[in-house]
Amino acid sequence: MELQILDVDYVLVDEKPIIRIFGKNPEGVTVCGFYEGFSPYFYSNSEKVGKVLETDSGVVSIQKTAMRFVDKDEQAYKIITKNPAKTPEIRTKVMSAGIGAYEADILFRYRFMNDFGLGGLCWIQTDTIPISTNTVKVEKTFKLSNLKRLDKIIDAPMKIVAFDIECVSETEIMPDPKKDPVILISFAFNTDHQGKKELVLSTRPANGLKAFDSEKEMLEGFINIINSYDPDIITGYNINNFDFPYILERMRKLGVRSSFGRCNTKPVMDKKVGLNYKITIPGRVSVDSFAIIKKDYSLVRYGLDFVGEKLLGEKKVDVKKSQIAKYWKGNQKDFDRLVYYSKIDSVLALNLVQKLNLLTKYFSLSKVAGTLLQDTLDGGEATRIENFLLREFNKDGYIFPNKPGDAETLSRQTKAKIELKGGFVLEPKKGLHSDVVVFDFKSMYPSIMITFNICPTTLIRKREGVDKNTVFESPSGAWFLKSEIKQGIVPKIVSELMSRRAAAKKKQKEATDEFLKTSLYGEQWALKILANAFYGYFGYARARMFDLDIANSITSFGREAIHQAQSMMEGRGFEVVYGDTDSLMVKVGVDDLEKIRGLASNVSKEITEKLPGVMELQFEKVFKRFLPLSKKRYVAWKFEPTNTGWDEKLEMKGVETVRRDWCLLVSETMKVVIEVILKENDIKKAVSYFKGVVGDLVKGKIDINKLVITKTITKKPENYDGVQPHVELVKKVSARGIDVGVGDRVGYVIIKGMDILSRRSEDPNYVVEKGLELDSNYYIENQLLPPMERIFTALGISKSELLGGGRQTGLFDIIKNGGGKKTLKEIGLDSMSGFVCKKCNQFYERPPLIGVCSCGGDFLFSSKEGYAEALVIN
DNA sequence: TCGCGACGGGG
DNA sequence: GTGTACGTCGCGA
Repeated sequence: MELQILDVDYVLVDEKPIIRIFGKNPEGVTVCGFYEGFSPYFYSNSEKVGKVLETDSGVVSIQKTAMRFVDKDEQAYKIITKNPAKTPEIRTKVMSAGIGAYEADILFRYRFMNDFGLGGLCWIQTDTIPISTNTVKVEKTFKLSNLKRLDKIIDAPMKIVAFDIECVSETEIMPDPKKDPVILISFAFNTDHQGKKELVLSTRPANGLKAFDSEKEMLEGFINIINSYDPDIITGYNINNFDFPYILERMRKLGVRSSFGRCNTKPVMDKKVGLNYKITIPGRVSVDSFAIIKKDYSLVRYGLDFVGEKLLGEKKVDVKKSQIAKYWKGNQKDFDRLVYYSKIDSVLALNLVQKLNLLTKYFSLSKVAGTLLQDTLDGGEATRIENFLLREFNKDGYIFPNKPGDAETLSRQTKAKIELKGGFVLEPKKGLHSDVVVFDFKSMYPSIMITFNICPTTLIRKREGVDKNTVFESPSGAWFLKSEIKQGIVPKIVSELMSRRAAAKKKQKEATDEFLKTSLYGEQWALKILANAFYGYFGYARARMFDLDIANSITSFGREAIHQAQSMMEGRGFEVVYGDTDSLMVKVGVDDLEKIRGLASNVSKEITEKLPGVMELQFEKVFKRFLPLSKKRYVAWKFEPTNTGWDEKLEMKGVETVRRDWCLLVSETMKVVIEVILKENDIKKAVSYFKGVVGDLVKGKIDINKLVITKTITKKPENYDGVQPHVELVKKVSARGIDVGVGDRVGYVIIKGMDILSRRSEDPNYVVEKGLELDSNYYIENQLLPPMERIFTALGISKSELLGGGRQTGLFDIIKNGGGKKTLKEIGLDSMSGFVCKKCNQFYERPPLIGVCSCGGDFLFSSKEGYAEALVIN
């Protein structure tokens, strides 16, 4: 039989662990296979381990093995134990005897998968003997033997359900599962369930929903529906940190067993880890679409209403969170609205997963790294790297160290902060540049690891007796054995990942089947992500293989390479205007895109030839216009070469154009200004556009909707410590009879007045109604200017010049020596002349309209004839 | 500039 | 369950 692995765990039968594999067959039928006879084990470095564990009844056997340690050439002792859950006790015993324990914290299911060459979502072929059991809610159950990994790419069909709960609290704050009941549960199915795509449960009857007499019965109903639909994946929006913990707490309170996993003996569990909950559903996978979207999309806000509209174009009905209690207790129409609202939430959560293919990435990552889908979703990059590395190190006869404890992690963190040096960043050359060619090192850090054979197994820890000719010395001073002496495992893995990626990319190009194409795209993407993550892994304090010598060697080789490339560029007479870690921005003195393409490809080839190993410099793109703001921050008009021509786009690095605490006017103005500068190459126009906006603001000609700043009320107004505009507004409007509850979003504008800023927030509608005047100065100084100033400063335009009024220059009058009023021309000023601040010597071609320097100083008038007192009047 | 505490999402 | 798992922003020093 063939099956794709969805989840793996184990159960104890007669004190022996039996591995369970929950999976799908090619038709999408759920299967559960049992594997007996696999025992937990770990390693030790000392023969004393035999003595220490002599009388331990949990130990099956201790044998000397051929397995070696990464940092010392000694053979390891393998301790086979009976019970995975009791192995930590044995580990502690070993460690407190002062000897080492290795791989003593590998989860049993991962120990099994690694030893059998299996992983999350991989396909396997296995011999089966049907068995009957009432321990799992799976129709087809087998004993497994002869497990073999298959090279299948297409996934089995998966069943997905999204759910959403509603509950109300007595008070105005967030409901508390300790006392507040669940009132409504909605579902959305990806395949019909009993002829329906959606379903709503409630303890209040209504048309089109399933009503229950009590909350307890409704929760049992929830469990029944999940079990009868039998989804592989349960999703929802923020379910990991709200719906699941809430509903599980209610079940505990009401004495309902949370058995909606595929196992009858193991309930669904939630465990608080730090601030977040981790949900375990035996045999199924919990997918929180909110968590994925937060990770994979860069948005201003992540509320379901905003996300649904932005990413799906699907609007959510507007039900104020604080009004839910009213709808719940209200008339039938009110209640219907609540039911509809809840249903849409489930549908949206499901649509996000399906229409945005949120899972594709994580499926690929699971398959490449071997982590189970649930762990790929919940865990970080290090989890995946580590699982992948464990297998590869074991294959080559190496043993992995344990994870560091808290104390060790902390000391590593502080050490890394001080000692770990990153990539080299060139000081950008000021100004607006045209026709800049961007070169970069292809997979720089992976290439370095391969080229210089960088690996924990090749790092020389004792130099005595090592011939320097047999090693690569990194610029940071570490030694690594050359690959002809000993091939490192990490470089081998990384190079395999890279060639597998090349192969997947090639297959993807040739593939005609859409499913296959998508899968292959995901595969090559995951391979790239994994290969690129190795560097970070060695500098990550919680990593089993944390090693600053390795991390620093990688970055130091990187800095050396970028310097080499820079001087080779300069040696060709090109000007390097900027560079960061693995990229160089270069002016080659050519402005035709096609000519650049030819020239840049040649240059990168020539330079690559002179680079060591597999290091490769490639021509990446052209910046028709490039404006660096500072290190790591720039805006550019990018042209990317394609097979047929060029892809044109604006590129912004480290520059925010949207921020949640900015009003719409800021992002709009920024977009226009940046576009005028980059595409039209017209700085004057950009300045006058900006001045125009400022002028309109002063004159009150800007649409008030563009000036609204929105924030969420997170607690009751009286519970806030400081003074915040949106909270002050809530206090104001509630006095006018408008109530705003916790969780509601509040939009406000800042009006003119004497009070402190935070108390000058006002309801936009009220402002319009009463004809109040907005504080244009606030919008200029606190909203528009901070981001805009950064851009204009990069162009050599100062704040005072920017604020030089909305009028054209040349209209001002000047009174010389307090004498008669004269215009510029009458005084005989030519273009070489200007104004100098008496205090700070700042030079101005044209004085700002405020009449004094930005430092507050008065002006001297400078011309060929000399200096004169200048009084600037507007 | 750095370091620490407060949100975020959900009802 | 052989489990340790944020990330960003704003504020005050």
